[in-house]
Amino acid sequence: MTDPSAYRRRKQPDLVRRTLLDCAAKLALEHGLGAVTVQAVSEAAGVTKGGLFHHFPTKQALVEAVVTDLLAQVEADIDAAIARDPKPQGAYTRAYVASTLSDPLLPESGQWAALHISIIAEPSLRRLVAEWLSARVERHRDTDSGPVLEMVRLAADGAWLACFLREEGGPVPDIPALRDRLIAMTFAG
Amino acid sequence: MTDPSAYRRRKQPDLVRRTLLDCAAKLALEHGLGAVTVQAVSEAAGVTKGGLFHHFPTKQALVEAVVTDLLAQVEADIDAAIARDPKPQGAYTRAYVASTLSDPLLPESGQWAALHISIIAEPSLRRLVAEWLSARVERHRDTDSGPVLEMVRLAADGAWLACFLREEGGPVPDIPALRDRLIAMTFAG
DNA sequence: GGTAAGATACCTACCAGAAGGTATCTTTCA
DNA sequence: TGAAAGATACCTTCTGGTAGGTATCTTACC
Repeated sequence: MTDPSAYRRRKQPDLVRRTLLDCAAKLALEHGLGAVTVQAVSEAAGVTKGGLFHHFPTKQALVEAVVTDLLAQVEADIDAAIARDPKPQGAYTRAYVASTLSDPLLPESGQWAALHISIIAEPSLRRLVAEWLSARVERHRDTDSGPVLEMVRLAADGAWLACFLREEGGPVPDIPALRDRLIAMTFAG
Repeated sequence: MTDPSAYRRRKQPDLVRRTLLDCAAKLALEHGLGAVTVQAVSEAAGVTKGGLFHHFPTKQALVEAVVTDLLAQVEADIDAAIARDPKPQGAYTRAYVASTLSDPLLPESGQWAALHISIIAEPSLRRLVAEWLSARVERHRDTDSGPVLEMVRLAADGAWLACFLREEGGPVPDIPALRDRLIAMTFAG
């Protein structure tokens, strides 16, 4: 948008870049991926289209950056949880469940879920997530394979999905209870 | 799509309408919801934009018709399964699991899943699905409530989601085995 | 049964706006 | 001073949508 005084404000490229990513995510989250246009994102970030294109060569690059950024956050979250876990066996699965069904995620968890859904709805982005996921599973194959652990992670996905769908009316499943039960199962297997 | 001879071909409104719905679904399924433009849909259906707008007053109407059509198919599938089930207790849950994880759905189940995902990714369409789902749950509350049955349906959702994400590389979970286990659980509860 | 009248189905041609993207200009920072 | 940060203006393409045409189908009446 036209802001003649924008020249004069302090240049904070990193912050602008972050803001662009956040705004893109927020738009996708609140109004669907279709609402993520170059115009809307740059406008929401208080920058012009030209500014956006300085940071991201193309729109695809922007949205891929959003995805990889999101995955990196989740990855860090999971790794931290694994590091805190004294028992290596099933640690990844526990971390995965906790991350997927975590409290900070949950209050507006539908929100984050919506973003994830938007992402995997797009074939091009789906690959990114699928590859990340399979890489993670492969990496923790020694400690986190077997039918029980796999089923636990699977149920976590389902719960996450359900909880997001139920967001507009309908009974929300008892996530904390389910989470505890799932984590308990990782010790039995 | 300029086809001067198109005037002369037989008029088959119902078939054209169906074709439009199918093509829209196929486009969403293969290239994401973003690929569903009135141009692309009408072209794929061998009709002009004007022809499409004769059947559907707006694009939104078209895509909502796709959704309700899809839900109607699933509903018929589930109802048929319930009718075949001798035991009323948990019949809906069994039908739901079977439908979600059914073989005819499974070979390219990623396909159908992708369509569902595309649908619930769009906030406006999500409501349709959520309402349908909660109406169904409410309708079978007498025979299909309780934590076990709910968890079973939840796990089915998760399996469906997982199996769809794993489609491009990565180990596909053993769906038939899981399905049998889930259905067995509906009798225990 | 034939035919005129009207509805239905579908096409052609267009539009206003928004999409992503580029080229080029200032301004700020190191 | 030179490179990075960001603004402005513009282009092309495609978007959903409309107006008005022309066929085909259906019904009513004789």
